[in-house]
Amino acid sequence: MRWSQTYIPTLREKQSEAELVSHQLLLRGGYIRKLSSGIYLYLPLMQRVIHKFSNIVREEMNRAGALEITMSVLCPAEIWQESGRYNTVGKEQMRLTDRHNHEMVLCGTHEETVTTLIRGEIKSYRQLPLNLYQIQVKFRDEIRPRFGLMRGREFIMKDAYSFDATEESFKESYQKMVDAYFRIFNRAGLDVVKVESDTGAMGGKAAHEFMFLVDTNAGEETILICQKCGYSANVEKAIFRDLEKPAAENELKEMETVDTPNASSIEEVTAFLKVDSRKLVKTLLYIADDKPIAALVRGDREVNEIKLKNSINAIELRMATPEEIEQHTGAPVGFSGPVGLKNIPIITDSLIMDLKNFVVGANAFEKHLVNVNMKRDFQPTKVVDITLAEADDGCPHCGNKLIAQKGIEVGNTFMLGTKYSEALGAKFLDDQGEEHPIIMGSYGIGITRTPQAALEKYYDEKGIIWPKNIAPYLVELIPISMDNSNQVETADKIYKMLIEANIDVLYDDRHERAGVKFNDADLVGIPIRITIGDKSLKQGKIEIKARCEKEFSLVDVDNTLEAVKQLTKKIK
RNA sequence: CGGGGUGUGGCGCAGUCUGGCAGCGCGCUUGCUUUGGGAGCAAGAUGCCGGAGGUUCAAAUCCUCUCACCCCGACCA
Repeated sequence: MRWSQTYIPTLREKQSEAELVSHQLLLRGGYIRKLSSGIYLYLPLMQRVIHKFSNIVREEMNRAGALEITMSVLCPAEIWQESGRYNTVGKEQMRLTDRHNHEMVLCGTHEETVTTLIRGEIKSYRQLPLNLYQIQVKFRDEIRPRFGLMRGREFIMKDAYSFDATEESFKESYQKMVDAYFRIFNRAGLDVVKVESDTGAMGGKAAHEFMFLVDTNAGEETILICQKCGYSANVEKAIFRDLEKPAAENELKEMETVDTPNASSIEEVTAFLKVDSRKLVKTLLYIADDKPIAALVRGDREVNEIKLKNSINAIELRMATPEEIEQHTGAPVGFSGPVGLKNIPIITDSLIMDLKNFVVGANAFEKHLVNVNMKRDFQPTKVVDITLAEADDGCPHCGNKLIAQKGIEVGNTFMLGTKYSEALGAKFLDDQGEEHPIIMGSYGIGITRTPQAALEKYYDEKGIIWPKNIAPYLVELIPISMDNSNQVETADKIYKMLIEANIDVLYDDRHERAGVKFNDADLVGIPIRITIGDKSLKQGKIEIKARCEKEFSLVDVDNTLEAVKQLTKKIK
């Protein structure tokens, strides 16, 4: 492609709307433009990147035996009502009515649609297993779109759905997808880690996320990794072994009320009472589906709200306001405690089981209770793990210390079980003639998000450095001067040579000064640059350089193709 | 939804406090010169100052309402 024939509106100056480097680079490099909050237009270069990446995805999905289909973005609301998700997805689902006043939704995911398709088609175990996928637009009316393509309201996703008759068969299907995912991200030049994750609104039994590890603040998720045994999980999900157990005590002391003037925070109370924060129990009031609950965690720990939410099967969970705290406990913030709480479920973290003679708020202003003991002084409604795991906690499997890393979720896999097949009636007959719901899995990859995520890592102060397999073009051809017939003839010749070899070339044929072309080339980030200038052309040579390297090499004009092939092999 | 902020030419911004010809840099157009890392000179074009209403002789500027966008939080396939 000739630069003069395509549309690459690069921008010299920083764009104020973009915070992240990757977002900034896509705007400045002429890859995307914003139409409205969270809605982006893909310009020619971005379109090519999307094609490159989705082709990798398509090839690997096909190789894994999945079948490509396309399902409509628009979908009748009934099937979402049938699955029960209509009431739980929340406001991010775009809803509208058609001219017949029929309720419709724009899909953010397609479990309902694909299950509806399948229930009409699959009747026998002989038709299973089956895996259907599509690469298509999704809509989600995000509360707060941000970070460009990373969290948009409209985006492209590859979503696959597996259908199996037995658990064993499902495990194979799931593993095939996991293997395909590693191949896909590998080919795209991204190192990813697979982590355990919460199932969230998808429901189902278990889930994994594929995380691209980054150092920047774009890492929207924290993951915990054990470098010894390989355990890895999203913090939302991570469990751990407590390496900080306080000293054991046998004797149960008598509970007492003590004054704690000006001491409401954990730090203040521990300092005032001169006790270890691990001997304090924090009582936090939440409102779960409009009802108050108390969550108890050890003083040195934080609540994992996802674990808490899951432990009580709540749909909505939020912290209580200071007014609500006062209303339910009779004391201001900072003095809540489980003793004497009436009609409020007390969800107690399992770490507290090990504690004796601990300190809690007394539900009275500037007062705490010391030497409190579970069962004797209050009854926990439920004892369950609700503590947020942190770096340096012990790995749940081997006890080694966990390390924390930031990651961007680029793919996910869900073990859905029979949640959707039961709700929507997708059943088959087994070889005994018995009817069963189909076992399902669902597998997503962010097609537009992934390339941007890659840019959080692959860039320098000059611009983008695309991994070769998702770059819009492999080679950028730059004649220094378009007024020099020698250079132009050589460039034309090389352009033709590369095209015939099926290599994607961007030929910068603009009548611009060299500096402009070089700067644009660095910004746009094509992996290989070929420069044709008088200096080297005098010796019958051109200059070839990888975007990721500083040095260029001189190559005979006739050897250009070979040099491109060699360099391609060398780079990521 | 709560908190904070910004809307002025295609992009980045000044001007708003203290009302008085709508500006700067980049980009764009034309011409001449230049030509290996974002050229120089000259001449141009481009504004409903986000929108509506109000105050005033006079509003980008003051007041009221409204819309959009950005940041922090809640949310997240």
